[in-house]
Amino acid sequence: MIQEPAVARPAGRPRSEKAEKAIVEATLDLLGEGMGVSELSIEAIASRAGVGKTTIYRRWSNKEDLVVDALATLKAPLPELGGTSVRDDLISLLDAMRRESAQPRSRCVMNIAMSEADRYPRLMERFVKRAITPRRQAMRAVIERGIASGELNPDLDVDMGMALLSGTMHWHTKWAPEGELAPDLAERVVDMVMAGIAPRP
Amino acid sequence: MIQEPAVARPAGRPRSEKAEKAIVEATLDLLGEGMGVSELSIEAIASRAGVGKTTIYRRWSNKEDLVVDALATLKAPLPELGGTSVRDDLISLLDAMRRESAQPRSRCVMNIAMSEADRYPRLMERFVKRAITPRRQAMRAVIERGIASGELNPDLDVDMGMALLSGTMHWHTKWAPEGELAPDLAERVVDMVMAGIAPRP
DNA sequence: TCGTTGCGAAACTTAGGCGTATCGAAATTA
DNA sequence: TAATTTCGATACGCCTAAGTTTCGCAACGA
Repeated sequence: MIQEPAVARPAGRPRSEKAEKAIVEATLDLLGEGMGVSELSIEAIASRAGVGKTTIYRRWSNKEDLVVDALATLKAPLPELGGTSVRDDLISLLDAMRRESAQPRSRCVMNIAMSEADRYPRLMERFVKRAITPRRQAMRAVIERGIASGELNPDLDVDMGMALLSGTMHWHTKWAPEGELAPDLAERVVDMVMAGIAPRP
Repeated sequence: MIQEPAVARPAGRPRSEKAEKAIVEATLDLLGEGMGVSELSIEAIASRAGVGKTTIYRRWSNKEDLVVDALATLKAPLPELGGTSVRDDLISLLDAMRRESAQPRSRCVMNIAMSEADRYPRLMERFVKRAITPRRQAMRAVIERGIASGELNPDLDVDMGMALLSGTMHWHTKWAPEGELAPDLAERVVDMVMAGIAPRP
């Protein structure tokens, strides 16, 4: 007796997984090279991936669907948090932002998310759910732990604290004067956000 | 004797200033409605402005030149700074950011500047010079005054302080949950940046 | 009045991308 | 082996927009 596969395979040549991956990779490559969603063309993707347009249209019905899937492919491996001190955990989170901003692919994807949200709401929604929300939750958890433990101000507005940390870090990734961010940037940001800019009496 | 005009006017019908303004206004309108630079079409601009394409091409040789000029048109009236306290001046600067972010036109222009910088470097360069640099200088001056007067930490890294203030404010304009920002947002940001999020002993 | 230039509208050429269809070859099941 | 499906390639019709040209009219100086 022959074991039936879990899903009966239809007759005919099976779809190539390799082609599928090549398509997604080509899409991310082109986006990572600074191409906006509207400049991105199916023909360019097919050419870059070395596949025919048919192979793309057989899987995705239009460009937006493809981009949505391609962005969803980007993994979001949050850094391991030591949990020893809130300061260390915040540094870990912010340093992950710094490292990601060094990769052109992540960089451009973030650009797209920030700028084309109005034009592609479905894309944005899915990207936020996949990439933004987990990071927000992690940071929120760390801050709340800090409040509970006394490492942070008990009256702290958590959302405002998150805005300070994320906003400052994002500001640097945007306006860094060409090239890499200082390796100790995350540490300096966290220390300054915690201490404030006013003199400590 | 007839007074010569400062610049000898060439023969023929003079160019219409009204048309020129209408073209720039139409460009800014369309950008303000969320249209990206690449979606923006000369035909749409001409139609919106009620002019022929010829009238546009007679003045600008391509789309990017037009957009550069249109963005340069946006005034940058920095707020008057009372100069009474550094805290008040910082609040004034950040509240100007908040008010500008409420105007769709400024909002979308900022979006473009943030996201399409790689694709249109000339545009970006001119926009930074016109709109970003003056604001940066103003904020830097206030912070340096605060350091000198003792209102801010004497060891403060000025650039880092600017990143905290601008980055946090920008973060709010980007991720505000739909609609307006709280009227007292600037005040709260300044106070929290000054005090820090760690408990004050 | 005449020559010159700008005006808006429209037609035109060129370029490129979309989404579909068709081809012969390849991969798979029955 | 026969039937079926996918493969990459290419051609097709359609559309949008760029940038140019032409047209008849308007506004100006001489």
